[in-house]
Amino acid sequence: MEEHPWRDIDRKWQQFWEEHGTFRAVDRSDRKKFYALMMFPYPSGSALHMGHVRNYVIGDVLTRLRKMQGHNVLHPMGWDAFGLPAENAAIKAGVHPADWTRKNIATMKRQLQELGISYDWSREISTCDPSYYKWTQWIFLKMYERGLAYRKKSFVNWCPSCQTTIANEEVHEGTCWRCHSVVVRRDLEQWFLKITQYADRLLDDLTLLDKWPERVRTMQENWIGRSEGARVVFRERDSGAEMPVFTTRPDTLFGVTFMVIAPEHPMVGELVKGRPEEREVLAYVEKALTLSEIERTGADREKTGVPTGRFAVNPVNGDAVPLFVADYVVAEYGSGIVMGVPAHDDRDFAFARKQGLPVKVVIQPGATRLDGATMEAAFLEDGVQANSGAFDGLPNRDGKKAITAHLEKKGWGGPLVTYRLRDWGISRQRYWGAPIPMVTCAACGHVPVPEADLPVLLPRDVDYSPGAISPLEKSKEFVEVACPKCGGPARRETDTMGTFMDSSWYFYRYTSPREEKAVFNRETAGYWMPVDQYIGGIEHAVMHLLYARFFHKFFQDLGLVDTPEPFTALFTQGLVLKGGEMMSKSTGNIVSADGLVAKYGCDVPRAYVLFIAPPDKEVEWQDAGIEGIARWLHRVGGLVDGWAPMDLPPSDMDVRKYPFVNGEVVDPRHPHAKEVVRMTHATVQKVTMDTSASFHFNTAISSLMEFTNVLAGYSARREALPVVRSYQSGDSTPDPEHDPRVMSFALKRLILLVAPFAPHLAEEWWKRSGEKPSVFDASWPTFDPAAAAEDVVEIPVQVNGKHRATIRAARGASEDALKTLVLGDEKMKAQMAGKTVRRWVIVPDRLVNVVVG
RNA sequence: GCGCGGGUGGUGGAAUGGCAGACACGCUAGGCUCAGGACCUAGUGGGCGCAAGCUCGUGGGAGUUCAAAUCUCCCCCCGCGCACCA
Repeated sequence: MEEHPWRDIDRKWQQFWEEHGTFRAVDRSDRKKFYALMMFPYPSGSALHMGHVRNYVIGDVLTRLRKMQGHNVLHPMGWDAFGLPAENAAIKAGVHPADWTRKNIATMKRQLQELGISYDWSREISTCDPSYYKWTQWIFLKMYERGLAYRKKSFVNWCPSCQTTIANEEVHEGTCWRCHSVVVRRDLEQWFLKITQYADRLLDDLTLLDKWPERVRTMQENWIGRSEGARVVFRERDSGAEMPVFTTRPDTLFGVTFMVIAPEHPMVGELVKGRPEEREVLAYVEKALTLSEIERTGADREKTGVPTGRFAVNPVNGDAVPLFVADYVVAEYGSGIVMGVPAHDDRDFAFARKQGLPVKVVIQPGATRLDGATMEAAFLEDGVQANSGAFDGLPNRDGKKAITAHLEKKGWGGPLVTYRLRDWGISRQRYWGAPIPMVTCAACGHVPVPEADLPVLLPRDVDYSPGAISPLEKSKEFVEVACPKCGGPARRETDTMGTFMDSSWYFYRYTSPREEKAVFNRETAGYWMPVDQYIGGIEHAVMHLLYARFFHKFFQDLGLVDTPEPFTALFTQGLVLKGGEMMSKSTGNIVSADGLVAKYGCDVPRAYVLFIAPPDKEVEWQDAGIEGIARWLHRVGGLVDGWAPMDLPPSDMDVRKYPFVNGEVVDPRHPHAKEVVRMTHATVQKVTMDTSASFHFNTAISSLMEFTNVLAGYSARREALPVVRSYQSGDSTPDPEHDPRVMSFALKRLILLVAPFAPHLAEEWWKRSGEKPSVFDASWPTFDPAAAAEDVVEIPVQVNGKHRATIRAARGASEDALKTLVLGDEKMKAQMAGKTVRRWVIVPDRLVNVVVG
């Protein structure tokens, strides 16, 4: 395909910006800082599609806008370069993951540069670079030092396709978030980070994030899942073993008719050992363990379970109730043991009916009396305590407090807060990641690698095919090491860290990307952080965004940062769909950027993707509308060329009030010139509002189109009428309808307003208009709201709420004046003939409604 | 099941209590042109009408209001998230 001539303009200015360091951020400046951050991509090497373009262009618009508004902007880019796709591609194509990744980074960088995105490339970072992951390892060591990194054997999520364990946050509806395979459970020893220790802070500080979408905050809140309740210690009847439970309903404690323990619970084996129930229980446990997350969870699923033959004693009333093993109890939540109160819990009710267990009502509603034998559903609402010993008659909300207090007093339990959030499993049994900097010594146990020995380099020559053991395990040179503590023979940890470790702190590294002595430079980080505007996909609502907040709070505890939160404002952009599906390389349904860029130049597809819909909304791609943007930009180009060079007057001349003097119209003969000036102010106002106060880029572009149409109309007059451009010829009383000062004023502002959306063209037009590049060093235009307002307004007139006429009135006309105008209007005379006016509703400058009877 | 977001012309969308459909695509007619998928002008929600105009109209139904796409209630549909967490 032949290239559009504008491609030369694209390249010319891309080169100019690079050579002049136009978008290079300065670490110290008198100007206000603005940190604009895009979630950095995984360098997959696929061609950029319009979905990508949309993401990166949002940040680009913001960067250019803020720069023009006088900010010192940091807009960096880097690569989330560790991870499975590299390894899988490498295995498939026989290329080393490092080489594959490096090549993809080069490709993607070139594509981003060809799009003219305003990154400060001098700060580029890559998480697979040893100079970066050295510090990821350092963070791990600091966490270990503070007891936040620990090893634990437990049932973890295993993705059979990725051949590794994954974190809870990476399991979406029972499947792996990356490959969508059904996740299974495996009993493994793994490294965990104690994110739960930060649960309250992560929850409480969500209230500080008022510039985040409510949706994301809610998702995090639900994920953390704080719930207040009580701990109640039951005892096994025969052995006296403690069986603590967590409940949010201590008020129903007297209604316990059975107990349930999770199949994975460590006590299970002990409880049934040598008993007649042993065989059946162990068979049940085994079966439960083979079930995937997806098979096991789901509220609709029928409750199964088997009796253990054991009994638990309720501390408050001495009742001994049967203990069951059932897979609806989650081992990792609470104590893994649940008290069964069928009368007041849906799940317990279903289980009790299935097992033929008694239902004991302990909360009675006011009017009717429930009967446990006949009730058809659990009673979940508030009521009055019954069958609850000394607590009978209390409203259950008070009962809750009273019973909890009673438990505490007796030493049988007390108040307890529990979280749904679990600790973060970070071990991955794969090659392409940062090695966990730990050593295991037969004598000393787990020993951290000394800071001075970092980074623990990922060896290059390793058989990285996945299998039963971690790839690094196969590298003798890597594994065998002297114990840092005793010097004896020891083994390195062979699991690598999940890539969310890498991405939890990259935004800090941008603030001092070449810092060698520390994880980041405190001073520059203090200047740039927190991120002023973070932009990325909603899919990270509870993965990356939660982890990054956790790391930030950890940095706060290390005294490295002062602020509580890393991202002041968050914007989640919508997907660009094709055929109702997300654009993706694997399914081949993509609209690649290259073709459109070659056909139109890069500003046209860039502006189009902003024009097509508000940026937070999902949008179905369609080629059709792009012509409209191309036409518009060509029209602007035509206007600029038609009036360039606009050397009179100088751009800084205050023509704001022209053609007004003291706010009055000097010469009523030139309504068009006046309208152009008014429209200029109005457009500056509209575009400023739509881009600075919100992300309404689509309506900003619309108003720029309208402005262009008005200017084209004004410009056409010059051609249509036989007039000399008198001002230029030295005439001191220029014909206001053809005054080049008016066009100069309007067009230069149009170019400035267009600049964030069509940066290459705007830069070219700025120069042609006689100004000095870069247009991004020029100031964003200001406006005067008074000059933007029309002085004659059209006011719709309604009769009983229906639009019947329109009157023209001076802006700010009084209610009486409007009344007079309405009564004098021919249409309204006809409408009101023979009717009685019951009421006037007058909204000055907006509307008149005459209520008649 | 629970939570959130959404449903407006042939299409993308605009309007968040005050003229529904800005802006753009597409389409129709005319102009210009050797020609054009280029450019210019006009028109373009449905129905009735030569027209002026009338009337209906923002998923469906009810309500509040002088006035509702917008607020309230009920229902339907689509998308996303969470889902046995005691």
